[in-house]
Amino acid sequence: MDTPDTDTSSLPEVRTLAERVFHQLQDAIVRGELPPGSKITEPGLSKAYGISRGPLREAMRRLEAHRLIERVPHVGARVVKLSMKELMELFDVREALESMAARIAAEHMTAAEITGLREVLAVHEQQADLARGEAYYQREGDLDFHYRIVQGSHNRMLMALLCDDLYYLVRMYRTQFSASGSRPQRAFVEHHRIVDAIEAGDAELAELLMRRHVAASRENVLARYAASLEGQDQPSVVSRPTVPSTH
Amino acid sequence: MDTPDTDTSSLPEVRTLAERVFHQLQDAIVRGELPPGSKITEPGLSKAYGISRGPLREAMRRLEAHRLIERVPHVGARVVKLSMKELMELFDVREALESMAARIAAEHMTAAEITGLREVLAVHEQQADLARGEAYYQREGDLDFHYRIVQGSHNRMLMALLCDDLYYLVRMYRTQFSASGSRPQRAFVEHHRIVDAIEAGDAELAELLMRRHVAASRENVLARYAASLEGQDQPSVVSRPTVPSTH
DNA sequence: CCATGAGCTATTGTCGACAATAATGGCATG
DNA sequence: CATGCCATTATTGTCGACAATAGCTCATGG
Repeated sequence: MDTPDTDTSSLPEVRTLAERVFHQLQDAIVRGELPPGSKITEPGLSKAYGISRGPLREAMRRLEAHRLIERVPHVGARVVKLSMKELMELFDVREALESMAARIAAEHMTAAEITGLREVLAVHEQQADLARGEAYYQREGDLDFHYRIVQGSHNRMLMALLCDDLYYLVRMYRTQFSASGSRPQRAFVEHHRIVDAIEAGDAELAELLMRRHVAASRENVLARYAASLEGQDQPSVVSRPTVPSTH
Repeated sequence: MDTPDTDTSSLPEVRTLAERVFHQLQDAIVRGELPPGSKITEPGLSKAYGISRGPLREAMRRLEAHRLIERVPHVGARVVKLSMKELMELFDVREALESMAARIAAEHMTAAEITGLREVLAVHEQQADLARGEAYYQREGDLDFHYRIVQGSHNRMLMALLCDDLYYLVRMYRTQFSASGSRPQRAFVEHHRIVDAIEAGDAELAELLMRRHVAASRENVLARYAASLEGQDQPSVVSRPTVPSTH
């Protein structure tokens, strides 16, 4: 427990310096410590993390592959700054992939996995009752819900795309836009309906419901963004919302 | 024209050694020069390509991110060997993403892009008449068709996922399994129907048709694989097919 | 006063060498 | 003869230094 803030001991694959600094940087970016659009310099990070530039460059390559930073040869790298257009693109991809994941999950998910999914929803709902203003656990619970459905598909390629690549972008967006989106009750119901369909083995329904669920979240974010543009002329960042997020 | 076999001058982003060797290795893997499952050693490739291990490692990192090689820390890397299960997973992901791309393309594609798409189909069909046994141009044409629809979606994230990541896996599979899949006439018709729907701006229809198109290709590959398993007990690689592929 | 060019500086790209880890083969022992 | 241990060896991980490129500063001329 030496560095509780950047603890990566619980994570797998920390057998090398490059892996460790990759996870540290990933976490720093997602949490907003490294602000979006900020320039990243190799000597700077090299000294900050106490490692050489070799492993650091490999970590940066991985961050680039995960679309968390953008690099230009001979110029440098900077943390990505999601525009609303790119965020909508991300929602489109999620809608396509997660609905497919729900369909396959309805066909292949085991009874134990479904039970675990129900438990996640129960904890999720309980915490929503307890702390309506606290968004943190809800967000994690939401991620956990979508996470488990993807894993329930038992499709390694889907899992890699959604869980390893896109979800860090989702989390980054939630930090960047202060977790705009606020329809917890609706989302709760939708989550339950999706699990119902999966438990019944109704693949088509599960797919349809997940598609609508993601699409509704997308429209919700877009509507709030448009409203914030009208209310105040501050297009870049949405003001802090009033209700926690549940996608 | 010094090295016609590994010419990368036509490609973009060859401003650095790591970029160049990345494209060279990517091409070598897709074309089957580096056999699937073969071990890759850094000193070996370093000498073979006449560069140091630094840029080579960065190239290998990118190959790993594109899922063309698999690395184990302190052990080494080897070229991925697609199993039929993983190939089916790849088809699932393509079905989800490409149907979404077709839907968006029907909404956002320009008239010029649609015209270009028709021309691709015309060339494609003509070459199918001329050389029914020659698979090469058809394959490229098929890739081109799907490529252009994805680009027509104007969704940068979809383009990055499909065109930069997954299509190299698709091409690798075609080399690995000797381009099994043989329903050119059917695929031609389906291609035309998809373009019709896009031209009419019917997003839902375009999505549905593309979804069926990819799914049909998937089932076709699977059926041929099952047949090859029955005919001869040689599960790993399918024997050379008789008809060129068109997905 | 502004534009343009040369020189400088900081950052990135590349390289070779050293350290650490894991696979391999031989050897001793039960 | 099989099996477990140990040393060797090859490969990977890491580091510091050098070369090359891009952006910036400042002087100079119109």
